[in-house]
Amino acid sequence: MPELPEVQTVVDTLASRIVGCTIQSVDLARTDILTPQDCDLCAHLTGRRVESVTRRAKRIVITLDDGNRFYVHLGMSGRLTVELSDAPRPKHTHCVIRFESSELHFADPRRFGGIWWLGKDASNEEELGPEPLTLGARALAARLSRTTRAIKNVLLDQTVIAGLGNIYADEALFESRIHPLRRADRLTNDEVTQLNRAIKRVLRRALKHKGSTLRDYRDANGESGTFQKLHRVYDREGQPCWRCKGPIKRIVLGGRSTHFCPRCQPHIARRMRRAKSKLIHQLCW
DNA sequence: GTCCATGTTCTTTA
DNA sequence: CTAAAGAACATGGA
Repeated sequence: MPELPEVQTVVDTLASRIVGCTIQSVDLARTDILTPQDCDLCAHLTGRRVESVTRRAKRIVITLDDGNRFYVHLGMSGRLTVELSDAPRPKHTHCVIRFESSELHFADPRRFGGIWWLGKDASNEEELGPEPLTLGARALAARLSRTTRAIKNVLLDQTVIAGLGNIYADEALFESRIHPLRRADRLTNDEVTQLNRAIKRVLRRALKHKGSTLRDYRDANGESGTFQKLHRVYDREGQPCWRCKGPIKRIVLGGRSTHFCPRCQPHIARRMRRAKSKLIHQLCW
């Protein structure tokens, strides 16, 4: 569920409430959400103070006062919320970190998320691509030029650009008027520049509205985001396009729903190929 | 019962 | 090697 804007909103709301707090105890209700499995999280955390809460891609990175770090990934349905001491623990609350006068709850029904212990290891992110908000158009162009895959699939590839998910990939392509099936290496320099701007614009707008809540997403205070009301294409199949009023189309790409406006995001090469084969068909028959 | 879902990773197939 | 497609993970809502 959570993409960059949602994760950043959790980080912001979390940091203001737990930085400086000392961990009293840790309850790990199920160990299968922890990587590596054999790590003694309780021993590592108890007595430590939270130094900082930051974001890298879709990961929430927590640094302790002894320099050790771990990160939480929310997967599809994860929540990281700050609750009062001894608050009830709803179903699927897998880990509770207790502070002096509050506690941090990690809940995740689908369990695609989890907690990863990093220790003092500086790496563990060499497989992640650059951050979209600070990525330059030239750097993006260089990365896109190395693959023939459809641009929508490439935007979801965290090793190419890290932090976008299904919602914001669709929204950024609409914003830059690029068809999701266009080959990444065939975008013009101008199109990549537009796409790069669109990505930043969409992410900033979503951040301003504290992310999109489709179902499970909440920030650390339990508040929903509101950006879902401003989606231009995502989950709007058949509804009128914001720009041209034509119907939004939905296709499946890489097993994921992809939403776009066929009129505002034309696929020129594809259209020409179609016209050509139609012409050949007419001439031959 | 069916299908679908904001993510990631692995396997199979071409 | 590249890539697409499918399945897997687990749960709940429509």
